[in-house]
Amino acid sequence: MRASAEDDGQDHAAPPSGGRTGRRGPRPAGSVTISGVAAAAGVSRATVSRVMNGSTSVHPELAARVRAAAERLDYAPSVAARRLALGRTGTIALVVPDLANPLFQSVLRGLSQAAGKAGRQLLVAESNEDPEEEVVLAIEARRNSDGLVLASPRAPDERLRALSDRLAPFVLVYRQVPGLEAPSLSIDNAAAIGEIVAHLTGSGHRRLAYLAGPPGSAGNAERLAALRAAPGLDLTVLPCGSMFDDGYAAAGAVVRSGASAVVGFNDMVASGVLTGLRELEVEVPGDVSVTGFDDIPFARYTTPPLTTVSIPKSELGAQAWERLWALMNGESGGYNVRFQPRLLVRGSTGPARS
Amino acid sequence: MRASAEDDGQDHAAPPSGGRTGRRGPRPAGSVTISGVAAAAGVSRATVSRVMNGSTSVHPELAARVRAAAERLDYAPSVAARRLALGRTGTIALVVPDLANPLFQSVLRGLSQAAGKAGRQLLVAESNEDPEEEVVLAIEARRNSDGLVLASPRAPDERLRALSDRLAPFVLVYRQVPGLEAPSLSIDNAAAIGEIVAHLTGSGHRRLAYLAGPPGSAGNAERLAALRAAPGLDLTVLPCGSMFDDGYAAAGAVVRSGASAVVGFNDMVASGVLTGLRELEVEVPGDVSVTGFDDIPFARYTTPPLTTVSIPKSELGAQAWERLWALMNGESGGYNVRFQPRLLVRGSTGPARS
DNA sequence: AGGCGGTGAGTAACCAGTTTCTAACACCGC
DNA sequence: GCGGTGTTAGAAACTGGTTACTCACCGCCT
Repeated sequence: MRASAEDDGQDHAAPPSGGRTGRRGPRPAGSVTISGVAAAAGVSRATVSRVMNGSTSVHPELAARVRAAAERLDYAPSVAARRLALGRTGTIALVVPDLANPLFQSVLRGLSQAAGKAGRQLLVAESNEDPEEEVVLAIEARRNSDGLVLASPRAPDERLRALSDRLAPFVLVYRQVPGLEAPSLSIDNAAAIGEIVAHLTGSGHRRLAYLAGPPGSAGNAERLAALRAAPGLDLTVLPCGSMFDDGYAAAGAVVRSGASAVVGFNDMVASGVLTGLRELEVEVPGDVSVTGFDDIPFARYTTPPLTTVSIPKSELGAQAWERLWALMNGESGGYNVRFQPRLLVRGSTGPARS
Repeated sequence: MRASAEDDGQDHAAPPSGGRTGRRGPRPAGSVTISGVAAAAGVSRATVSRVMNGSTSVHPELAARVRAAAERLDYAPSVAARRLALGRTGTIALVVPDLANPLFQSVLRGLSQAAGKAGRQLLVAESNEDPEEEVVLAIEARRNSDGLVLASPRAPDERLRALSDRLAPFVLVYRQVPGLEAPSLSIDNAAAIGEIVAHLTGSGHRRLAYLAGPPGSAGNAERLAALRAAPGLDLTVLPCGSMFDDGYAAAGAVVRSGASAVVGFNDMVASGVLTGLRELEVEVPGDVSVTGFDDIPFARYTTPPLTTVSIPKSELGAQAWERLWALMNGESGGYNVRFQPRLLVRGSTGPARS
């Protein structure tokens, strides 16, 4: 599959060669410490520290001398030492179930931008959809940072409540847990489904098929509940998943269900089913209408372009930062915010046949 | 756009309320330190440290007592203190130009998986395509980690060479810099273009249009050079970009160029142009053939499915970890590896008309 | 002239671990 | 009974910063 041309150095199991820069303790090479600068400038370590942190109570001339010395020696303060002394890391953490999911990618982006702008580093961890792992990772990530943004659609409410003080300050996204004091940013799934259903029934659709998301997903549960609650619908629920291939594989089941409209758990399964249906020579939206969820960038480039609900994904990341920042400053950070999705009618839905 | 229902607590500019847990220095709440455990177990800090790190030279019974005390007090060693004492962070960093790009997302994923498996944290930074920013971020990220994976398609060779010792150990991805001792993982763009051209000319295409990627991108330059080097081609280069919309917008220019086949810089512009062409009622592949690059997950779900070259994207992340790990252990890490892409012929290419 | 307030810089005590060095003790052979 | 050896565990010295406290010095006011 891949030919590695010039590659060579492969796994010298253990290279006990003596060339390891003198194995004596933790030495980040010959980097200068604050003491070095202090000595070079002929002042105390305290003064160097003050200068480096822009304290005003240092004589300008002395400050200049210190800065010159620091410059000359190419001094950069040890991050580790600062962390220890200050008790903060300058880092925030994001834990998500799956980095392949465009939803979480958007949050990652929004957060990365916002945190970057504020000069904070971002730690990212991925749990592979394992709720237990998620919680463990969250704790671990939190210990390496000053605050946490947690997307954990699967972990039980109870568990999150129990761990909440170990995780604080933190913000929950795509999820809301009753009785948790952490702010949460979530999507109003019921409202979104309401809009989709209104749109479809308005075009005469009664028999709907729902391509269900992963079992255990909080978002899926809410969407399903909202569909079930909608009156006058003949609903078939088809187990599906969250990826392209899941949707693609469900095309046959959709046809067999006899539904005139398909509500996809998300845009990916909707795109998948679009392709699957075309291969079965089912016309969209002529024979069957299809809707998605999320409005991923790709949704407008499917054939036909996907009718879906748009959620402010990267806004979520930016907002998460906002809240977290407030929390880290001892402010309130607000409580629960539900974002209202917006229906985007594109080419994949049309009037019901007959 | 979004109505925040239950939100309230908004920007109390400064909350000098007295409830801040006693403002006296860096206090991570009332967490126990190693001294607390030592006292509780009636041993010295050194012994607790030894037990926590699994040193064998502690009497089993004593070790058990220490562990019990640690357990009871819910002790977790301070990450910051360990970092300082050990001189390593347990973290690796990834710097990419753009987290919205599927290519970098895949690397992120592969790296995240591999690093996670090895119990390492992952720091992520994004430069927004600004080469100078990229370099600064890389240095900053590196100072907070033990090693770096750098995707920097734009930064000048010279600059990277100059900074190389400040960044080491590090691995370069999607990029190769002559005279740099860091291992690099890159794509054999020339070979990939070769396969695409062979496929297209084999179907009778002579007049090609290339949808060029962002100017300054190393990958784009290589692909363009390879196209120019191919004999017997009538090539039109159309400035385009790297996103869906760029491709979509280029559809008109493609038609005007009179080309019978379009080579897209990547799958996104190819998908975009696919949609654009359909709207102009140009048949693909009947009138025009289209090829992409990268094989993003979406490529098989376009209409028609996109002919493209597949590159082992997440393999790149995993490999990057492998190399970096070797480097961090003082081993060689290998030199340059060029991955050979594989042509995937799908529905978007066909015989040239006439 | 003496007392006083304010300022700038140094001393030393932190932060919370790890690790070297050393002392105490048990066990062994002579 | 004594010296040699090996194992444990503690004391103390690190890691590299920050900062509370202290003190010397200066000008000002009475």
